[in-house]
Amino acid sequence: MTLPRRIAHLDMDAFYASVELLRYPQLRGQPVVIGGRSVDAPKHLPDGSWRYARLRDYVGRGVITTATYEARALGLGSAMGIMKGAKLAPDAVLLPVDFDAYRHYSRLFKAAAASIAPLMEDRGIDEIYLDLTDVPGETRELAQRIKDAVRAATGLSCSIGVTPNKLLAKICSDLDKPDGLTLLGREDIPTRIWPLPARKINGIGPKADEKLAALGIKTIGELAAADPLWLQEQFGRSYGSWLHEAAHGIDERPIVTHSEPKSVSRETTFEHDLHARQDRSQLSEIFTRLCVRVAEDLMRKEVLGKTIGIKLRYDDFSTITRDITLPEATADAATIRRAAGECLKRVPLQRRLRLLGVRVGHLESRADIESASMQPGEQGGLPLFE
DNA sequence: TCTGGGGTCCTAGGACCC
DNA sequence: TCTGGGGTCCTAGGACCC
Repeated sequence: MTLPRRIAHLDMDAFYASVELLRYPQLRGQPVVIGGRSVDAPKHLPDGSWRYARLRDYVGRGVITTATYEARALGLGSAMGIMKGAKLAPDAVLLPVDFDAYRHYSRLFKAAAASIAPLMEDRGIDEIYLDLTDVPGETRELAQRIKDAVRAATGLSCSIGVTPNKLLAKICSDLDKPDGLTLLGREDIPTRIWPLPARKINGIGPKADEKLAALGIKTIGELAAADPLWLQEQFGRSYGSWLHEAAHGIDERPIVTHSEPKSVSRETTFEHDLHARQDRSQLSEIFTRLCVRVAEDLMRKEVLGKTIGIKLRYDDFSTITRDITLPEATADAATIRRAAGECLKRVPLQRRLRLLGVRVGHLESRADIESASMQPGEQGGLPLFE
């Protein structure tokens, strides 16, 4: 009999907004949202006061990426259109997105956590899993030490859940936000997990949740009580059996400490819908720019890809993709542009477009390709003899 | 004038090969 | 005179996540 694992999920609290509040501490306690495009940064006026962009000033298609807890209390939340948010809270402060700053703080908090629990899985800019199983120390003290280390390194708070697996840890880190610390064992599942909405399970999204609701299942407990074979009939074998296991808190996935990128993409939503014929030159320029940016990303990541794809979103929000696989992997902007252009020929262009995207997949690392194409004995890099 | 941008994984059909 | 049976690759779409 092996001891249960101790898996932590650490989630930074209102991450982008909290980083901005480090810069503009005078905004603490106010409803603030981050998002939009071409939003003015706060201006320090000669009289010493500050001028901020407000939601009501915004014009365009931007969405809120993060809202402070004060803004959430007014109904604002991430992924909400800013124009819609402005109707709820016209006076809320709107700050522009600064990814470089968030990446900086992301590195800081991850390094702080990893200094205590080196078995870490990256889950994006503001989340990680940690395997605490073999880290010495009592669980609550350990989790508190990690929280303290994150705060010391960044000035930011986070919420942590520690449980026997990733699925439960992810649910638990959300139970006591912000600045939460939640421990939970298998024996707590009926009392603390089953009353929660099914949607709290990572992997049950809007569609599955809606279907479950239509089937009379709203909570994780109701899902746990459902007949697993019936779930498989409703949702398919794979997803159905996963739903059953998830509802019972079963999840054996390991912490994955390293992963290779699978695809790189760039896309843009236009300020106004564009038409393939009337706005041809503008579209062509945007298209080329996207290819160049993807190529730059590939170079920076030192990878090449052989599947080139495009993505179009029409004015009715319907989305289509086309892709083509080349005989050789590439990171060359012109090659990508040509292949993407071929894809574009296979797409209907009657409707107006609101989004255009370019993607490169089936990535291989440049080092692998170079060593594979080298002759035996060759060293790679600079030639040994000129 | 609702609805961003960057990802992963899964499914499913058809081509093609042995 | 129907239509085996894998296996893999390619393509398209969709759900989901941060």
